[in-house]
Amino acid sequence: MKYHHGNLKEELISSACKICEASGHDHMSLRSIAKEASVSQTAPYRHFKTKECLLAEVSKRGFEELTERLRAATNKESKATAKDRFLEMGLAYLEFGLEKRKTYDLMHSPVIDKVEFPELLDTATGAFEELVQILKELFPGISEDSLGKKCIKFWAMMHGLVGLLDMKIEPETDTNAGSAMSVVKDDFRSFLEESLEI
Amino acid sequence: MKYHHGNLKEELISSACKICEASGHDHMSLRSIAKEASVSQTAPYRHFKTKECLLAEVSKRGFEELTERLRAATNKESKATAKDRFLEMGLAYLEFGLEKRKTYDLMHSPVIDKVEFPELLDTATGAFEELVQILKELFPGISEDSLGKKCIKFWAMMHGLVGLLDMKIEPETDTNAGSAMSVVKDDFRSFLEESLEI
DNA sequence: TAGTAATGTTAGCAGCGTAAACATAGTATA
DNA sequence: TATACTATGTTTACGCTGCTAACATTACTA
Repeated sequence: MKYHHGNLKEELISSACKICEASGHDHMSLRSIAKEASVSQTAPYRHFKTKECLLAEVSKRGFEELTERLRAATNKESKATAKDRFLEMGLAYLEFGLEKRKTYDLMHSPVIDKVEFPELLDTATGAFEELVQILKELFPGISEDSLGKKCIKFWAMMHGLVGLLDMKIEPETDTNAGSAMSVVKDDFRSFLEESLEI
Repeated sequence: MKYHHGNLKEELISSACKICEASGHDHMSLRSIAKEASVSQTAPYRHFKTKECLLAEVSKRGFEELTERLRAATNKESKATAKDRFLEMGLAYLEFGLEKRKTYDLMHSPVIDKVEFPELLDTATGAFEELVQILKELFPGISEDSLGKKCIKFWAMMHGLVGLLDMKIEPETDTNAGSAMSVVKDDFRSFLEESLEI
């Protein structure tokens, strides 16, 4: 084995991503990440000033993947209508959040202060941009003010839904019919469609 | 100083709440909580099986306060219309989330598995119940199905908003007018009103 | 080829959650 | 009232953590 690894930084990040999605970010230790990359406990410090810096990178990768998925869902090449592509985007967001739940948690965790990581902030904002674009298409000529509000409304909806769907909190209705939450989960498309009154 | 404290359990919880809101739940150590209560490092173990159990209690207190605030906002004694009381509830939720941001984070953090704490789950669900009630008032005769969906929609909105308002992520619109997020924050009432199309 | 920067290792610190063993106080029972 | 038991505190110690300092090896550059 070579003394110098050659590509340790990248390998540490991908090891971290792996461990994050497997165990959740609060069970990630720098030591376990180093071990995963078959390197000494302190080797990461040659590439990341603190653990938080490495986590920020993992978070950034998460936002990159999310952005990519949203972009793919709203792809203009598609023959689908703007409305359909918008719904696809909502679905893609939800799927990402539920599929990569633990990474999603890290991405929105307060342990990483985005102000300290401008690149991360940019990437996160970039994901938002996909929403902005499709909304502009859906509502041509919309004012900037309304656009901003609509963005926030939809983003909050999606973000909130991911959180709620995975939590056990849900409304208790009188009937004992299947939980409202599972209804939403199973037929998210129609839920989104009617909720957002497009 | 007495050897036996007398009311240590309660004092540990309130110390924990204090430290949580001051430093955030990932900077809370059992040792610092014990110190705050002027007691040895391991004393908490006479009252809480693990650190997580103590955090669960802090979380529960948070949901209790939230429920109380929501209840106060939608108080039927008030002369206000159902719609107004509903808006007040939204505002109260948002205020709680932003005011007690770090406690709010703990309440929604995956570090506490609500399944392991049935009482916590009940309390959290109880907060939801306030929303259910006001929605029933607002939409008399609404079907259970629609009610459930509406609940989720509004709850997700609020939950998502709290998360977004405190994050730095927000949509980038073309103009450089004040950020959409701050508009929402400053005039949340009208935002909620028009967004939810009541 | 020599000097320096980059990147790895080893050793060690203080802080963490937690368990075990022990000490003291409060309570129930004889 | 004396005694046993239980509840609740302390002390000590273990292994894990993030991180620093000192040192070793390799790669680059003049």
